[in-house]
Amino acid sequence: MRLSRYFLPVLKETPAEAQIVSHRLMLRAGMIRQASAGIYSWLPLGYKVLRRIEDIVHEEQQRAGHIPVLMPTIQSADLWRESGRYDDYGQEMLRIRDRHERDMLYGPTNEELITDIFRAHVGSYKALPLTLYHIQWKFRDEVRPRFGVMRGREFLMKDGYNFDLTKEDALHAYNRHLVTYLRTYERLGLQAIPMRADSGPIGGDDTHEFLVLAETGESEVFYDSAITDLTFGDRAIDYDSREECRAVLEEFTSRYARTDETHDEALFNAIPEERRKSARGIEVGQIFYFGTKYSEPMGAMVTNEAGERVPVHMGSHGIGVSRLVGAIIEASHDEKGIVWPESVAPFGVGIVNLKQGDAAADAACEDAYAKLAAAGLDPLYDDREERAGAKFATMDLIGLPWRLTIGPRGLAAGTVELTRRKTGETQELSLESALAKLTA
RNA sequence: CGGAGCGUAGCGCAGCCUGGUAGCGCAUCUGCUUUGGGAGCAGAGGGCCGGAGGUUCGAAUCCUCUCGCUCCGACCA
Repeated sequence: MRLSRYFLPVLKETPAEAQIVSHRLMLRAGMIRQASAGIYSWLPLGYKVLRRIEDIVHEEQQRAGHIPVLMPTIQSADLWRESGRYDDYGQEMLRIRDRHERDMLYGPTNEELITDIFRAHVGSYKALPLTLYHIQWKFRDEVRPRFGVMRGREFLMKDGYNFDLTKEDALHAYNRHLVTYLRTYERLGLQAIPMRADSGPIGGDDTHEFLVLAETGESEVFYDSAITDLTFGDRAIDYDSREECRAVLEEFTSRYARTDETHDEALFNAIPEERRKSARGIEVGQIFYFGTKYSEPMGAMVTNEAGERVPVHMGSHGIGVSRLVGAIIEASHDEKGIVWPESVAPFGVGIVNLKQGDAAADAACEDAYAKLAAAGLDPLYDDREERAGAKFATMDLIGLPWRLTIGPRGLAAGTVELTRRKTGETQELSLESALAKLTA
């Protein structure tokens, strides 16, 4: 993409309403624009990052055999009356009436809809296990939206639902989801710690929240510092293996890690003092096992091997996709701007032409641009008639992993500069070596 | 939902108290000079001062109502 033809409305000054760093940087980098309280338009740069996160979430879900679907945002109140949640959910649910005076709602979550789909089409235990998920916009009418996309009213969420014959099967699905989430967050460049949590209006016995440690987090968390040494890494795992999935769950949840909702002072104090940590965290996902809470009232039954009709065991699992954009920035930025992990960066490399209009610089930039694009690196070429300082400031702000700086002075000496955003480390080398390094 | 604020140009703000027909910086456009970390000079465009009523000869300014947004708290997958 040529910056001169892109739409990147960066701001020099910080809008007054933005309190936390991710919100400020998203506004300044031209990623979002507030439409109303807690509701945002995603501008090109923000949208690209959002889509890249979505892609990773999809890949990790499908790797585990989970099947993508897409359910609507607007739902009928009737299904929610069946589950009993229409009255329970309270004012956080946006209620709508259509022209025929039917009660509708903008979905805050999808247990009812997915259960309806399941019961309409599945009647035999032979179709199990089944996990369906989607990535769709949700609306929760928060009393007080704040912090930009971190706590919006409208937000993009991946929500998945597993259907299993027995509790044991459903618990395996729970463990399997925990593994997919660990992998997903690590690919996003985040350390997200699973913590025992409260189930809230979803209900159920077993639930873990995933929290990213950040000063601006909304939750207070308490944990054994040994847990931050754990990484899932690139290990191979058989998602169908109950033993392997349970081992991962045990590895990642055996040490103390809880939010203030479930914090237990006595257990916490049993940890050696030097490992006792309290911090703030951003909740980026949660997994639940809730058994037959929805399948029983809504009649999601299958016939088992013995010919009996039994309610299926279910769980649900969510990742706050739009919130993750903010969470990643909270976890990865500096005083100059955003520092994107390579996996979600909106462009792979930025090309800065120090002297637009200089024949040698223009030619070298065009050459680099064409080659990097051909190599699939999705370069952003700053070909604007701007001074070097302005171009550097823009690149630093939007946080691309690499910056290729090309100018007449360097070209005369046969070099260009390659700078790593994360460290600021710059090396001077020939254009050919720089391209080779980037495309390696 | 309790408390506190704020709505004036794309962004950041002044003007309001003490009414007289709107201003500054950044951004934008034009020209010239500049050109390796957010350039300088000169000029230009852009506003029904959130909305509706009211008071007044006259309202951004005073009064009433209303809408929107933000912050603190409570609440909250």
